[in-house]
Amino acid sequence: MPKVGMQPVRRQQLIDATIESVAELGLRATTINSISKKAGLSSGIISHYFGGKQGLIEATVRYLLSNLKQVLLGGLKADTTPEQRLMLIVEANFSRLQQQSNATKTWLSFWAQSMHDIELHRLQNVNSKRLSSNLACSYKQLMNIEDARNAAQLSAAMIDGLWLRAVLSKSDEDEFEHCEQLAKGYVRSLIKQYGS
Amino acid sequence: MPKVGMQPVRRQQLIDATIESVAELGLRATTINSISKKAGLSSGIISHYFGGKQGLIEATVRYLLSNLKQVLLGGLKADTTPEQRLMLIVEANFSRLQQQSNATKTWLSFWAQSMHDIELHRLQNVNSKRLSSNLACSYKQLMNIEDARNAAQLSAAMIDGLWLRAVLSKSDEDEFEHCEQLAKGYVRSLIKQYGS
Amino acid sequence: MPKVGMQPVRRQQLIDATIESVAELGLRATTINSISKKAGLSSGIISHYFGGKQGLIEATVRYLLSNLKQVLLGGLKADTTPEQRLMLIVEANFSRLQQQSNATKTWLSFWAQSMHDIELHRLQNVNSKRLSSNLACSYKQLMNIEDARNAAQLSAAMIDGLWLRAVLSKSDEDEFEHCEQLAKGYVRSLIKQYGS
Amino acid sequence: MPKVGMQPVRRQQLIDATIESVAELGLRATTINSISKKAGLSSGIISHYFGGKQGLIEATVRYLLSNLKQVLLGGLKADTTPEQRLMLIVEANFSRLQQQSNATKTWLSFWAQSMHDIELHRLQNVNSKRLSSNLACSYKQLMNIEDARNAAQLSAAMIDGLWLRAVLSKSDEDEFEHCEQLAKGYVRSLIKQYGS
DNA sequence: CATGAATGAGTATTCATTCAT
DNA sequence: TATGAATGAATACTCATTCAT
Repeated sequence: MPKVGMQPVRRQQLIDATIESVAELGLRATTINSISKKAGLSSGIISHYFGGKQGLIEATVRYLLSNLKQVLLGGLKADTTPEQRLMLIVEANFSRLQQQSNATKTWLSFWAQSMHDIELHRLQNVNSKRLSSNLACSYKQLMNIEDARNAAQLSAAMIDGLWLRAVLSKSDEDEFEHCEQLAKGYVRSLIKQYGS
Repeated sequence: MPKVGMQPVRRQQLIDATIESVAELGLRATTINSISKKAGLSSGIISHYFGGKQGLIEATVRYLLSNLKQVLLGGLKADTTPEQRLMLIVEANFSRLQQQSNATKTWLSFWAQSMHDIELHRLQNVNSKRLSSNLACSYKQLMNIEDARNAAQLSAAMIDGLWLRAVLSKSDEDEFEHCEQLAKGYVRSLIKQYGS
Repeated sequence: MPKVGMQPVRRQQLIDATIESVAELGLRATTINSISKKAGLSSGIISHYFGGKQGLIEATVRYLLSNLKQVLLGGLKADTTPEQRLMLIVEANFSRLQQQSNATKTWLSFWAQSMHDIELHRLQNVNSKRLSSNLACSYKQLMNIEDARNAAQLSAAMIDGLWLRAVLSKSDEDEFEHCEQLAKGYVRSLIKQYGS
Repeated sequence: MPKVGMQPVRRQQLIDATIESVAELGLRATTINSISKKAGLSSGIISHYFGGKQGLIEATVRYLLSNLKQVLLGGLKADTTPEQRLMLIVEANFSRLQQQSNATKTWLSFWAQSMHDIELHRLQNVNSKRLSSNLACSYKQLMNIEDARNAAQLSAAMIDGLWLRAVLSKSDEDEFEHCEQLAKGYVRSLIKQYGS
C-alpha cells in the first residue's frame, strides 16, 4: 500500500521506535531490526529514509534536542521575569524524562556515544552551550557578568548532575520531581547570593 | 612463553588494555581483539583469565572503582578536619582522569552501559552511594543531620555534574582543574551556609 | 537476488545440503559453512530460516523421518495382506539408503547424537516406536497378541541390526539388497513359526 | 612428583576418563579438558602419552575392543559345547554395558565416528568380523557350512540390533537382560532349525 | 513506496596443540 | 615426568546493507 506524502509520518515513526528501543535495550543492543519491528515496518525502510542506521541515530538525537528547545521556547512569554525564566529552564531540562515514557536512558546512551562520534558530539555540544548561554542570559539581568557566567556554569552542572544521578539510580518520577526542586532551590540561592 | 606466577601480571595487562580501548574506541567498538592487541596478547587469553569479555569488563569496572576508593583512603590521615576531608573527596573524584591518561571516557561508557547491565549497575550504585555517604559523614560533623544529608546530595550532584560536563566537552587538564576548584568552592559555601 | 516464495525452496536446499554434508564429513565435522557452501548459499541464511545450526539439524532429522513414513504409507494399498504389509515395512526401512545417494551415514550420525540431545532422542524414539507398532499391528492379524509383540520386537531388531552392519561395513547396494532379503526371510520364518 | 614407571598407570587413567567423558557428554562434546579433568591430570599429559586427542580416542577404542575379546576368551574352557560357546558369545557382547557403568553410549559414538575415520573403521571392522567368524565357527559344528554362515550373519545382526535398540531407548539393566535372553533364544531357534 | 530475502564481514567463544618450566 | 600458560585457527552467530520485486 504505497502512499504519497508518507515521508514525515514514516520518519517520525522510526524516530519514536529508536527512542523506545535505545531506552529499552541500550544503544549497543539496538539493531535495525529491533527498531523496525517496534515501528511495525520493514528493516529496509531505514536505509530508504535515513541512509542507514547511523543516519537514523543522528536524526533521533536531533529530534530530542529540538524537542528540548521547543519545550523551553514554548514556556517563554513576553512578560516573564528573569527568575521565572531560570525556573523554566530547569523545568525544561527535567522534562527530558517525560517526552517519552522513559527517554531518559536514551539521553545517557547518546551522551556516552558522543565521546566517539563526531556528529553526535557536535550536536551535544550545541545543546550544552545553549543551556549555559540561556542560563547566563537570565542571570546577567540579575547580577554582574562575571558572577552571571559563574552562576550559569554552576547551575548547568547542578542540573545535569542531579539529573544524571537520578537517571543512574533508576529513580521514579517523584524522585525526579524532588531533584527538580533541589535544582530550583540552588538557582534561587545563587540569585540571593550574587543578586544585586 | 608460559611462565608461572603470571596470573596477576596478565590480568592487569588486560584490564589496562581494556581501559585504553574503551577510552579510545568506546565500549561499543571495543572488541576482544582490540583489547588483546593492545595488551600484546592473544584473544584466547581473555577467556582463560576472565571467562569472557563480560568478565573482563566487570573486572575493569571493579578495578576503576577500587582505585577511586584507594585514592580516597590514601589521602586520609588521622588529624584531618571535616573540611579537609571534604576537599579530599572532591579531589579524589576529579582524579578519576589522572589514573590513566584518559580513563574519563571509560567511566562515562560504563555509566551508560550500567542502565542495561545488572552487574554494572550494582557496582555503579555502590560507588554512587559511597560518595554520598562519605560526604554526609563529614558534613554531619559541621551541621545538623538533615542539612548534612541535603548538602551531601547537592555536593555529589555538583561534583558529578561538573565532571560530566568537563568530560563531555573534552576539556583539557586546566579546565578540569578549574572545575575541581568550583566544586570545592561550592562545598565551602554549603559549609558556610548551613554550618553552625 | 531476493525473490518471493523462496522459503520452501531454500529450506529444502539447506536440508539436502545438510544430509550431504553429514554423510560426507560426519555430524561432527559438519559446519554451518560446509552446509551453506554445498547449498550454494551464504552462511547467514541458515539463521534466517532455521534460527541456527541446531534448528537445521532438527529439521533435517524430521525430514528424514517423515520421508521414511511417506515411503511406507505410499506402498500401502487397500487390499494388501498382513504378510505383504510386513514386507513393505522391511522394504521401506531398507530404502533409507536410496532417498539420497548416501543418507545412510546420516542416519547413523543422528542416532549417536540422539544419546546426548533431547530433541533428537525424542524424534528418534517416535520413529523407533512406529516401526515396532507397525510391525506388531500386522503380526496381530497372523498370531496371538503375545507372540505378535515378540515377533515385532525381534523383527525390528533384525531389521536395524542387518541395516546397521551393512552401513558400518560400507556395503554396496547389492549387499543391502541381500540384507533386505534376509530380513524378509526372517519375517516369513516368524510368521510360519507362530502363525496360526 | 615425577615418578618412573607411571606410563601404564597414566595411560589407563586417561582411557578410563575418555570412556566416562564420551559416555556422559558424547564424542562431540568431549574435549581434552573434560578428559584430563576427569582423570585428575593436566591437559598436556595427553599429548605426552598419546600424541594428541586422536591418539587417545584410538587407544580407547582399541582398549574397548580388546576388552570385549578378553571377556570372550575368558569364558571359554576346553570342554564347552558349541551351543555353550554361542551363548558365551552373546553374553560377552551384551556385557559391553557392564565394563564401565555406562560405556554403551561410548560404543555407539565410536561406531558413528568410524564412518568418517579410517583407523576407527578398521578397528571396528576387525571386531565385527570377529563376531561373525566366532559365531560361524561354532555353528559349523552344528550344521553345514552354508547354513552356518547364514546363521552367523543373522545372529550377529540380531545381537547388534537388540543391543542397539536397547541403547537408543536408554533401557535399564533389566531390559538389557531381557534382550540378552531374546538373543540367546534366537540362537537356539537357529540351531534347532538348521541343526542336524 | 515498501518489503524482506540474501549477503558476508565481524564478533565472542572454544579448544587442540605447543612448550617453558 | 608433569604442568598449565599461551596461542590462534575454527565455529556459530549477528546484523547493517543491498536490491529485486
